[in-house]
Amino acid sequence: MIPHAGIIVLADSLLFYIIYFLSILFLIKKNNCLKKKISIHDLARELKISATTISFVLNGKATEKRISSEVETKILEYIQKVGYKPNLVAQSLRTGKSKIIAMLVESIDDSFFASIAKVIEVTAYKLGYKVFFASTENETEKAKQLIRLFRDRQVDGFIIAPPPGIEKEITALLEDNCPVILFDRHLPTITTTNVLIDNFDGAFSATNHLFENGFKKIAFVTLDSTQSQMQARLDGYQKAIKQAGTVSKILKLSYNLLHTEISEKIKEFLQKNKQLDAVLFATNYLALGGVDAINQLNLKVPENLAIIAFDDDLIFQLLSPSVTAVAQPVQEMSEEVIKQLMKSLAVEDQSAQQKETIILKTKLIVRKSAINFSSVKNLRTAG
Amino acid sequence: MIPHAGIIVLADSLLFYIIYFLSILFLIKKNNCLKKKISIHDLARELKISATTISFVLNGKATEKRISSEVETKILEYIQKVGYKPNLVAQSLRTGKSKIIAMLVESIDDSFFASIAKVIEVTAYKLGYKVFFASTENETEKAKQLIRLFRDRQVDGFIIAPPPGIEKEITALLEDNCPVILFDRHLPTITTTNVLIDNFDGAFSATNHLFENGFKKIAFVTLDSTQSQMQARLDGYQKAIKQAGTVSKILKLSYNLLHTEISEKIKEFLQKNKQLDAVLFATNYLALGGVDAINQLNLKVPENLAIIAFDDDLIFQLLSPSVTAVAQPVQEMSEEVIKQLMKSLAVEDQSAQQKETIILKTKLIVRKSAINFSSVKNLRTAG
DNA sequence: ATAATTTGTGAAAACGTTTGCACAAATAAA
DNA sequence: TTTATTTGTGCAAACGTTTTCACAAATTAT
Repeated sequence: MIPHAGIIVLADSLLFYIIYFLSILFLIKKNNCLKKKISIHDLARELKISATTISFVLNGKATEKRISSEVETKILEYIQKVGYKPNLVAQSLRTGKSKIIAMLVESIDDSFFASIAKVIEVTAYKLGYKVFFASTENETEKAKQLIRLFRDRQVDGFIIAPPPGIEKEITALLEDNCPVILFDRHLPTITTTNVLIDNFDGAFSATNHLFENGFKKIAFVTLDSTQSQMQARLDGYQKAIKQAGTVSKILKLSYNLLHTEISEKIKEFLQKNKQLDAVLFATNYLALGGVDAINQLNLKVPENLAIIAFDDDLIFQLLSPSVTAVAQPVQEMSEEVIKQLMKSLAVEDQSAQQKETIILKTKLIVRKSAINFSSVKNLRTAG
Repeated sequence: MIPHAGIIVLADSLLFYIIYFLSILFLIKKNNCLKKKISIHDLARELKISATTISFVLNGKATEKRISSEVETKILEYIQKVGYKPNLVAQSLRTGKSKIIAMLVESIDDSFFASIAKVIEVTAYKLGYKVFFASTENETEKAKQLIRLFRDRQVDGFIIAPPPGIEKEITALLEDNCPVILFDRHLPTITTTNVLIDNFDGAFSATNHLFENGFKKIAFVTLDSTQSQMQARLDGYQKAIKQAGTVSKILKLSYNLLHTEISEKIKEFLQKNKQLDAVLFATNYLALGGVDAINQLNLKVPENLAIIAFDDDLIFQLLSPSVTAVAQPVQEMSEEVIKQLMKSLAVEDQSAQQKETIILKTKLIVRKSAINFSSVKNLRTAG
């Protein structure tokens, strides 16, 4: 009896181990987000039709490949029934296309970029694309890494608001025949499709608006940046100043300041320059820093100081007084970007495609912060 | 001479066509974002070492698989030299893992979600993951579609701020052994890891803060929503009201209103209820609508009406007067979410892993909009 | 000396598609 | 009737990995 029992125990525990081992294997296999999904070969087996034919039908090549309509409908109905969806990763591997586009912006936090991103996302989705977003923080190194990363992920194309110094990487992308659309900023040495706004005119008009409303001593608060869009805004301001025959006053802040640092610098600037009666801010967050500074100095807007911001934001409407802003045509811009990208994606050879530069006009949203008070006077110099 | 020339011409044009055809083929092959990258087999050929061995070394299994250290260093050096990077798509196909995690939030525009997203993105990146973001707009149908979409993309896990009615899809994910971390909201019927804040306590404390500052008639403006976090905020408010022995006044707004519609409704509400001397807003954008309404009614904050917002935002600091807000611990929350997700990803069997519910405390950021003025009086009832 | 084990490596299958090519059957042309 | 063409379909290779299994050589045990 005893050896007998021993054998049974052995057999038992062996069975146990086998089951245990198999279940481990099973779990490992299942440890992704898919239940065992049907493949095109499963369909082939069920329908007794080759995977090739099914693939043709799925890719709309039924007529081109002269698949009979009976077979076609049979396939389509079955697919409908079982809810088959092709494995995108396998598709990607085979075709080299990922149906993913990468979008690099300065910061996805920023309302301007967030709005653009949203429009692009929904449009791209309708066209069968997903969009990967990432923030460069305007740092060259980070942008390089991101381009590298997305390339490894086999994205089909790029939408980039380029930080400075990224020319080489973008040229490399174009040479590898990878579509790139630049927007918001211009890189003079790169020839690819560009979607821009007329920054010069935006700043020029805004400055003139201040003159027309009786303000005389207009400062410009901007970033210490050589980027084209910042340069153009500065040029627009200076053109207007020159035309009015008055004198410019410019504060350049370095790039990566925190909100509190920005407002601190602007506060100092305003205290040192009490002759000013208006300020044009080169970006929305500089304007927000300015508002903070103005509040701290207990200045009245626009009686003591008028302000205009570049890039509109919901907050400008809510502040009291509300803030006049140079609005970028977000919707139009987004549509243009995606349109251009799709055009590039459809084309075999990027170098053969002709590159466009699209320049859109800004719109001045007039609010109280820069409005015409008949009795404009600068109470600060008086005080 | 003439037939001779003809043959030459024929040969010429034939060659031309062959070259043309080949170049077309070449371009089609190149029409993704990769120049012809080296594969593991290319390495194998160059090094005269099998792809298997190289793969082992690459995946850190050198010792486990007892690869000799000479071979290992030889491989590593060569890889370094030529800058080889494995094809992630192929890896994904073979392993079923994508190193992508999906994050579904209400709206990526919203500053609360945007901040969380940012922290999660950088943390995930350090851990070798990319994050796909998408906005549900709190619509069940859209969320379902997105889950479906991401599943097709073989994401490894989900981070979701769940809209109502999404229980079934989430259960399905969990059953398929796909890690899901819920945050911001709670779904009572789902047992998975949850990262939440103490909404009840946040609203309770905020309301009490108003009482302590001498305000007596406190209203609550919220969404007409059954979602747990909204319910908890309401409960917190009512508990405080009850405890103070006063009476509650609640405005419930429907979900998808525009900013202007929100402020319009609040304006009506305030006009109908002139006895109120304070309002607690259940979300940041409701508070912004409220600020707009208050501006339009020319009310003084906090003299006529004190306000507190749920969810802090830079704008609350900039508005004048600045707005007191219940701040969510964004950093802490994000870290907890990603920590929990990584824990889940590391585990074979999701159903075996024990699920935690983490509840974090809010912090009341006291600003001017709800501050204690000794001479508090409600000028509106007087007027 | 033979057998068993360890050590280090490679061959080949698999993941799920797409696509070049082959090919049989049906039709048209000779 | 034979040959060429069209029509409809399927085989098998390829995309670039990972991983199971096999196996030869070196070492150790018998």
